[in-house]
Amino acid sequence: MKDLLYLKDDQIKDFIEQIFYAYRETYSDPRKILKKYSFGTAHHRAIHIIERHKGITISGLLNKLKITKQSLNRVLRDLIKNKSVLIKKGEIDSRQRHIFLNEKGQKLFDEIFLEQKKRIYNALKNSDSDSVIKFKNVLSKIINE
Amino acid sequence: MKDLLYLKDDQIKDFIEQIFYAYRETYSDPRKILKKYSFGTAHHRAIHIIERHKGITISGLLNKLKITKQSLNRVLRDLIKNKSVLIKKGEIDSRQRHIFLNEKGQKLFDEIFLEQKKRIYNALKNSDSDSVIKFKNVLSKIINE
DNA sequence: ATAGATATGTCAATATAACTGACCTAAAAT
DNA sequence: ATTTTAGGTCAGTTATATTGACATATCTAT
Repeated sequence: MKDLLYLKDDQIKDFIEQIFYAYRETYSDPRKILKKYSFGTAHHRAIHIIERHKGITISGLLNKLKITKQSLNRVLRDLIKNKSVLIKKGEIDSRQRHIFLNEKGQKLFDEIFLEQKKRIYNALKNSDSDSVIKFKNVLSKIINE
Repeated sequence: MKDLLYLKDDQIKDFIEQIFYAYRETYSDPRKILKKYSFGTAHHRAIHIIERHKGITISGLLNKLKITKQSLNRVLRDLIKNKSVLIKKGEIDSRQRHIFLNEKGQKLFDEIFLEQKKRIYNALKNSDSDSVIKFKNVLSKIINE
């Protein structure tokens, strides 16, 4: 096994610390907006995934969020009550529920994203495309394992 | 402003989602170990930062964790009671407290890190050094903004 | 047709980790 | 001598997650 600098423990420890900061900062930026609607980060994460995976089922969303259905239930109840989220029965399998943002939810997402985007945009705009591609690749490898 | 593919909204949304997964997975790996000692992720984050910044002060730690001192207090109390963490009065400024891991704390950190390391190590070992450097650079830019 | 598996919903209690606000001491800085 | 800084602590609350139990509707397989 190679003894490369970038595989040294200290480097890995730095990454673990940096990943924490990156997550925290990225998700704390839009908190003020969420608060206006009495939502928290749990709602934000759900909205984000629903926007990126339109029509996702309950179990699909649970698999991505990795929380219990009881936890998700609270979040979805709030979002439905607020009329940001719409649930449709599955046509093929009517046990399933497909989750969508409706107009209000999409507007909320857009508002959140506009705020959250800045940090990532600013980081990427000063990086060359190769850096962005490689950032994405390493990130993917961390997730997939 | 350039209209580059990697600056498109969908790409940025993907990154926001990926950063969430990367953080969650990285910090959930060592949960079983933490549980053995009745600690949670809050303790883990504190231990990690103390190990990387030996002798950090209370306010230094607060600035990194970005939590209130009341929250930190609970965590530190647990770690001190467990004899994983040692507090020393500042020699220059005796109002300050310098925080260290003692032997037990270092062993605990090592055990946690051994588990947590795997994911990052596996991601990096199949990446070339250029990818790792660029990953680090983009991550830094996201944090510093 | 019926039995079992699957997808979802919900009640209740508890745990974890954060928050706000108020107030305190000791020591440094002015 | 006064103000500011670093830190400690009490009390109450909020946000988000957990475990466990149980219910219903629908699909799948025999």
